[in-house]
Amino acid sequence: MNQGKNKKSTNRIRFGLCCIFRQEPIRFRQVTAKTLQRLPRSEQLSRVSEICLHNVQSLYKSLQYVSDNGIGAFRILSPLLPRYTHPQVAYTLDDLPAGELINEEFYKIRKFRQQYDIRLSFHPDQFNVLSSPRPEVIRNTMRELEYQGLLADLVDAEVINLHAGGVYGNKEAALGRLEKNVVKLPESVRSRLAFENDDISFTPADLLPVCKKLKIPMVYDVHHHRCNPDEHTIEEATERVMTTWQDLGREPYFHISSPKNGWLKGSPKPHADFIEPADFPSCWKELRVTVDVEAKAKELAVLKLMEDLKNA
DNA sequence: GCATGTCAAGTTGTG
DNA sequence: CACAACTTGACATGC
Repeated sequence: MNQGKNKKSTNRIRFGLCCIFRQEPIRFRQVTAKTLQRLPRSEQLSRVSEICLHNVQSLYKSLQYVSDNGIGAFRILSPLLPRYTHPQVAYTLDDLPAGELINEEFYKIRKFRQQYDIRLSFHPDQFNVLSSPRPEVIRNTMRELEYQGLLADLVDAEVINLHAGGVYGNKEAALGRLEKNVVKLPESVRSRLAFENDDISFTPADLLPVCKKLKIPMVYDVHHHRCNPDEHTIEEATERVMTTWQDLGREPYFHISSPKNGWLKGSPKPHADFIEPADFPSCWKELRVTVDVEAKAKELAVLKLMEDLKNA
């Protein structure tokens, strides 16, 4: 690897891979609650145990892959420990036959992450909604986020990134409920929490005041900002979002993606296989930031974008 | 083997 | 009103 003089504009950017691989033979497994519920408890646990062990081994391989390929961040898919919080089949690592092996693998992951300085994040699924007026939604969200906080402790992840949720006809009221619920989160979650602008409801201009007030950094998704714009230009949003991280002594976090069908034909929201280099904001090129690449071709898209920007 | 329907969970906009 | 979209299809079933 050429680490020195020839790398020009993008050598300060840490690129991130999201969740899974397209070509590299690293896979994560799943199991549904319905399947598990048909089994007696002991078989449930041995089934889940096998899958969890497989998944943490795959996570370790993922970190090896990214560090071998000059990728500096990895987003971990939420169901790493499948159905961990499901009311009917929930379990703890101590319940699993391979619990000890799984814990050893987590230890290896933490060490590897620290040694190679890989930034790890989580992006909990869309049903985690801190702004909901429905108590049961908040309860489920709290339970799921607690699990994400545990996972983050186990792998030494830095960021748990959430959207602000629904509007319910009143943005201010929704953000008010969100603020109230943030305070109730356990420290493992609160200390890692970030809010990301989304493509239908909450823009950077909506979230920045809340983030400033709560001292929670903001993840800036420029694709969402283009789909759901506000009064800020990309340059302004970039600048203001950066301060939410820098005020906390942390590295800013951005997302990039390209529209599957281009900007003109149909909805621009679905993600393309690769990133169109023109979609990469030129004002990002000299920054020391993390940019997660949200593209269907996964690791191939990250490597291609890194190459395209180097040659730009 | 391979095609197809299913899977815990929320909210919004489109056709 | 059904369905897609969202950070991500994988798995179970039936032919």
